[in-house]
Amino acid sequence: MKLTPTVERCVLHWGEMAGRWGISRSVAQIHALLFLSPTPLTADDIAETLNVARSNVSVSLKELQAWDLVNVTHVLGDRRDYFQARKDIWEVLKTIVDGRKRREIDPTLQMLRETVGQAKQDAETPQEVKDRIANMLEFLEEMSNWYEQIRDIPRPTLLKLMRMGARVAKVVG
Amino acid sequence: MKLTPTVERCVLHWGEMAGRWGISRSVAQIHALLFLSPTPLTADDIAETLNVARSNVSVSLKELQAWDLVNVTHVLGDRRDYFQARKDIWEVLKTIVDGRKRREIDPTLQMLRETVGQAKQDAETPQEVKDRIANMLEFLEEMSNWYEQIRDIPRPTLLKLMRMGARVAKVVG
DNA sequence: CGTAAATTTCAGACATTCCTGAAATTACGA
DNA sequence: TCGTAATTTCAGGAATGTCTGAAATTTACG
Repeated sequence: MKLTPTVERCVLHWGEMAGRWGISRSVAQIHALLFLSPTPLTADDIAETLNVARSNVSVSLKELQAWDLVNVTHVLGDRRDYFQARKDIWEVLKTIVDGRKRREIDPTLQMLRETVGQAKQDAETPQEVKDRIANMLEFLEEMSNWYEQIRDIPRPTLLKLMRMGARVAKVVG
Repeated sequence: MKLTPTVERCVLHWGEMAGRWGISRSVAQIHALLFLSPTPLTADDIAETLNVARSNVSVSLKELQAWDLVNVTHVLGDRRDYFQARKDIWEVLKTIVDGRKRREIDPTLQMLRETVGQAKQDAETPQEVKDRIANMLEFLEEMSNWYEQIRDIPRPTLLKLMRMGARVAKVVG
């Protein structure tokens, strides 16, 4: 399967950004390909189109499925799995941010809570330092709670809010 | 220099999270140490405390300075550089998010703009695919603009907005 | 200047992550 | 149940990223 220049460009760019996004090149390219593809693709289609090992495609697809960014469909009379990516970009964003929060923020929140608890029995550490840790915990909790709330606001409302931009500030004076 | 258990725990945790945050362990540990330290530290202090090579500290500090998370101060009658981290957690967050946006989002925005422009001369690519790309560009522009606006709202206002949580939604019906 | 402390550079050791290809496993139809 | 297509597992090679220690450079002061 040959890609059109436009699609090829996107796939290659996704691949280049993969490092910065903290995922592997293959996963990024496969996701780009599936996201843009008008129809579901088999693993072989993907391996051939992107010139990567078939086994690599298998592992990468598992990862994308674990992220809930890709799911499997089937075609009548064909045993092979067909893969398609979620096309709704809001859902994709939410999925990615949820994942990052879970892996990058939540463990630190957890650790800070424990640390603040234990710090009370720690006479060695200056109060100033304890305060800074407690302050950081409070801040992260606040951000975390905020995200949990706004992530469930219905999409049209969220869009309106976003388009208001800085003017929402007037609401609270 | 010996760390108190509380501080040691934070430093080690920062180091462990480094991978997930897309930075090196050394950079993360040094930042944690400086962020919690009540006083500025010399590069030698840091190397000794964390048991890492002096040269590693030098490179890591350069990186933290490039991120604008750490700056240099001096002590009268001492030639050595003393390093301190920004202590204001809002500023730290803004700095980090700005950096991530610049490195992870802006290049893609740029690429999508170019691609959408070029796609007009591309008869091969189905309209549906072009639309999806244009749609993605629009979405990212919207998010990007939104961030640029709210990042400059004064902190107390932002805090109030955050504490309103989902109730802001009522404002726009 | 000269020199000694402080800092930086950098080659290569080490560690980690990613990818491949062969082999094993699973799923399906005859 | 057998044979074949489809998929997955996994050992090891390739590529990348990180850290060290020695050497080079810069800086401050006599």
